[in-house]
Amino acid sequence: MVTIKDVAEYSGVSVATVSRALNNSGYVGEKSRIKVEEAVKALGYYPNEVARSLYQKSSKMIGLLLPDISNPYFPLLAKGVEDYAQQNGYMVILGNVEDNPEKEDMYVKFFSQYNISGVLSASAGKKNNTYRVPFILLDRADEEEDYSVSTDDKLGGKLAAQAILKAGGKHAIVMAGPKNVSGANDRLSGALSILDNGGLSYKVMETNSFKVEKAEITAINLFETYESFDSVIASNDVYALAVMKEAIKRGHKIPEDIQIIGYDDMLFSRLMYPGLTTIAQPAYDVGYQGAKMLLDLIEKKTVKNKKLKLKPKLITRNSLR
Amino acid sequence: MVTIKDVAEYSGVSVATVSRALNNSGYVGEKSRIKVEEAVKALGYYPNEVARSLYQKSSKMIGLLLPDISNPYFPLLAKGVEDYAQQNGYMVILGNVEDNPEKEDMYVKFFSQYNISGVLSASAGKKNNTYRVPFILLDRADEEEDYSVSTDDKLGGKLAAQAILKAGGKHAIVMAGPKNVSGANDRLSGALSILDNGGLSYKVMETNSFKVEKAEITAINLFETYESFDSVIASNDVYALAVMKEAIKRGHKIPEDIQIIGYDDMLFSRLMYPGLTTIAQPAYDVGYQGAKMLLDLIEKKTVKNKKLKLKPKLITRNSLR
DNA sequence: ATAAAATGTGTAATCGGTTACAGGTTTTAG
DNA sequence: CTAAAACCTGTAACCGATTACACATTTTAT
Repeated sequence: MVTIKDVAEYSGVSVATVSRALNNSGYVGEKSRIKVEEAVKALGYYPNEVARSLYQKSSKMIGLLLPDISNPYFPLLAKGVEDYAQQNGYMVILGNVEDNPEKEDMYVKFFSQYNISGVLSASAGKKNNTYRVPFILLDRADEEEDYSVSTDDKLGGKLAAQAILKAGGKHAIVMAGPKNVSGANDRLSGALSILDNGGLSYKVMETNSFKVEKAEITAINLFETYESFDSVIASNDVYALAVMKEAIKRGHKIPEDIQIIGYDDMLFSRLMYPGLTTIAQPAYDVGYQGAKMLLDLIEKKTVKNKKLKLKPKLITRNSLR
Repeated sequence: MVTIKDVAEYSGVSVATVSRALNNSGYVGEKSRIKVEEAVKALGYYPNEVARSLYQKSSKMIGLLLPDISNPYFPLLAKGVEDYAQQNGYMVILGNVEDNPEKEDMYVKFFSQYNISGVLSASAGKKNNTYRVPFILLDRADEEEDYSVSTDDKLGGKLAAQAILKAGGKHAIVMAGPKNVSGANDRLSGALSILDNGGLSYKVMETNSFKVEKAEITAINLFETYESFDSVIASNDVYALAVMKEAIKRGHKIPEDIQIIGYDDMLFSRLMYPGLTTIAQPAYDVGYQGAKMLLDLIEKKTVKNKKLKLKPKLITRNSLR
């Protein structure tokens, strides 16, 4: 491993001068600068970030806490984070916390042990404050003082309900989604605010998870506990898909007998038949903008808008009449 | 931040003794050990890994290079990696390299700057040797001397072909997958080895990507360039899905008119209708076993079996006759 | 011409750990 | 009883960077 000391020796100056030359800090004479540049090139030197980090008490690493990577929404978000981070010389450390507060605590501790300089959290757990570092919530905007990037879920809920209404639904089932996820509540209240004035009857179905493993059971439950309905507003696309499958299996036609709208716009939503009409969440943008806000906080230490809300969008395909 | 020095002062011993007590290295008297433990508890001390890493020239971090997180196969693999790493006190750093050698080089350099102690790579790029650290290939086993964990793709190809044969296909289209991905070649040769003795005619369709963006165009291409076929062996489930959609759109019935078999077993493959018959890749296990092999290499510096091949499995659903 | 300001550079302290080494004490063995 | 072995502990060097500070030299201003 070639160190700054090697560069100093090769170029005949002190390590301090090398450091200054490399970081454009302090005064460095023209001759020295050139000798250092030559030495760097000749030796193939690049600085050890661990040493730098030890002194600076920060690093070019950010943490990303996700509730469940296998939920297809999150990889997209992660990609947004990764892209922005990578473009700006940061690395991202992945933490899959699975709604497990212990895992989350463990990661936050890990992060502090490695001088991670900021964290992005899409997990639903209580915000862990023990490690004081820029912290941004993704897809969640619980408290006043928090920085966050999220989707305007209330609007998303409205959009879904309006689409159902416009397509002439009579009896709708609205899946509530997990109550501990604020976005799910917003969607529900958004949807209900439209439905209440829409002249159709509806029932709210409680579901306590976004987990993909539960999708099929939930779909079966739906058909077994409710009888006559012609429209369903699903918690997300995975659940919508499960409902569609169960519906077709039971001999209902989509969208003629039952129309379904999803939420998320996963890649497979457009690849299935019939194509799923859904509310597109800007997953990639949430990640990208979140990373941007975080790096702004870390580097410039100031951000104009603490709470960024991105707009969801209705994607019309063929699962509505 | 509480440092080892604080612990030393609080407990009235030297930092060397504290370090020895914490790491169970060298001799430490019973009284000292107890005093140190008390101090650690009282002060809430935990060691700074950056400092440790600087001296040790290694860290408890591993890098994971992925070609495309938005391809649903990889999050599952990543989850396997993350689970094993996390259970063993390691963190994983994510690198989405997108078949871009420059990005890959950048990450490898990043990794070395942070004393990452090993890397797992599922990227198709040439193996980057510049940073000498345990390196494991996932889903790829190019050269003799490499460590790797992969799926027995040849077997997977055979399984797919056998299933098609058994279901009575007459004219099959086999998607080749990208030629630079060794697994894709293995699948193809496996499938062809069965098909060649199966008494059915087939054509190989060249496709140059696994990227999800290309799926729909590829499906359309398929129907426009080939005329009479009744079976397709798709590159993966995403492509299978795109083909199914296009088939249904064009009025073909599945599996009656056209039967399709996929590869991967993504979560949505079982949620669609008709359920997609496919070859399940042990994505999670590849990640999990890869992480295990890597940590074994890092810690014990020895691994019995350099090349681990996991078995794919036929998942029978309803897209074959 | 001279004081002040700006520039250039090296030495050494620092970040928070680990560990070689030296010196002292206790235990064990013969 | 005494030498050797085992045990305990602290001082200081080290890992590879950054930067405060001191000192010298050059430039600028008056």
